Amino acid sequence: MTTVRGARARARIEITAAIKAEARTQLAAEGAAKLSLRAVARELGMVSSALYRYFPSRDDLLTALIVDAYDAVGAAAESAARETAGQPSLDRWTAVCRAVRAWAVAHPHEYALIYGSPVPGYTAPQDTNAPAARVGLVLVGIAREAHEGEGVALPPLPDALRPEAVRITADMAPDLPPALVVALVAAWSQLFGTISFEVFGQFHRLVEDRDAFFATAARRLGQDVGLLPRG
Amino acid sequence: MTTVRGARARARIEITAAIKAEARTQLAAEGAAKLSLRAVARELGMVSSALYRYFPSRDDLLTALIVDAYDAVGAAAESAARETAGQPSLDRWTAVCRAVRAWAVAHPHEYALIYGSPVPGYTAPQDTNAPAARVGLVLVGIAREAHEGEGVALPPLPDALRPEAVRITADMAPDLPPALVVALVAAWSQLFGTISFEVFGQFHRLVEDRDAFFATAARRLGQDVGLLPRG
DNA sequence: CTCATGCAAGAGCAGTGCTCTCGTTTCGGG
DNA sequence: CCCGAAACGAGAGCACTGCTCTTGCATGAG
Repeated sequence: MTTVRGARARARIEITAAIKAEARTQLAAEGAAKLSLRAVARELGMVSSALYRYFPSRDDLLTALIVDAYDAVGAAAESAARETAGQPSLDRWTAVCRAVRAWAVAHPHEYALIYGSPVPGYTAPQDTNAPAARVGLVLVGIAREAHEGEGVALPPLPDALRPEAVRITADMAPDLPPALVVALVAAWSQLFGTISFEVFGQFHRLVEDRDAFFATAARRLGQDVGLLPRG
Repeated sequence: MTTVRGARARARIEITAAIKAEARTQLAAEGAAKLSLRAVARELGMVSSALYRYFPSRDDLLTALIVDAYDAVGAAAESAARETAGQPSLDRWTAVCRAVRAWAVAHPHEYALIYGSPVPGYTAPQDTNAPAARVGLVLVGIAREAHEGEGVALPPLPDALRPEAVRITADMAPDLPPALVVALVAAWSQLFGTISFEVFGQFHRLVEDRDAFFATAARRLGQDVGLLPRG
């Protein structure tokens, strides 16, 4: 526990927060590639070298933004799960998917930062691992609830995939059947495929009513996992 | 048709090709963000300003690489479709998916260029539209063959999505049922979700046997479209 | 053969990430 | 309370980047 020892320490966390805030502003406005340390410092009325007292490099600043972005989308997913407690699992699943998509559409550059191409020569520090897992954990939770309650329609698991499925299951959710866990991981990645295509412009001039399109796509993904309609 | 009028014109297309080749080398080595016009020129033994005679800007060079990447992955998909002609549609579907994934894994930075986060302030020129559609067209072709031959198990189409589905179908494949086309677009985006998660490192320490995992994921996507197993 | 055009070279501008030094301010242990 | 250590802001500077402009040379078309 690092307590705030004095005015200096307080100033440090305030300035750190201000730097992140300004960086996030520039990120939202121009994207990660155009995020400039010097511009952030300029906007904050300090000189660029002073900023290195708070973030050792531009990549470290970006990493901080990545962690925050993972936390934000994770919080959105958890909030959607909380608000739909008690509803049928398939409805909860689609609600969480829609919450993630809504966050992505509202924060395209932050979304690109975490689910787009890795920016700085692909160095994913350990700090990002836990926040990155939050959305996945929410989906696992919904599947678990369905499995323990209404039941799930387990998709077939090919023999070639069984060893891998057992391994993933042991790592991730030992209380769930491997077939379910594998379907979950696949649906998880596929969910972000549809969101990425929308955010990155691949649906341009092809899909117009994206709310409706995404809603049925997400629901179908939930059924792929084994969640039952008309719970 | 611009014929090669002389030694000068020939030199021009040769140098243009050399620039693209060197740029692709740097792209594969370091990624799009680190691709430097000056470094390309340096490696080619010319001065940086000379390079602007061939590409008006760095973005134009990137656009050329994007078009080439779309063409390469499209060619891989078409080749897989050609080699599996006559086989059951679901097998052809998975073969095409695996070909696309294999290309992506072999060329991660080029993949990131076209299916990762779009570069800042960059709006895809018209030149990229046609090449970008090639993979999709291959998948449409397989679905069409199944629809006209073995038949497809049409997924249900919610009323809320029907107008949009009809619109997309008119634009894309007027001879196919809207429910099939919508499922196709969804599966198309979801396919690239799984590939992106693998290429961008989201499966790190989670999925190990990626061949097996992807094979069943791709097959399940094919079934979502309505392709029938044991054709 | 002549002359407009294509081209390479170089200098230069504005911007970047990052390092180093140099005074100054703050804080904590003796 | 006080003094040394640590943290800090400012500035200069390095090695880059994309891009523009001018200059002089070689090529190829009329």
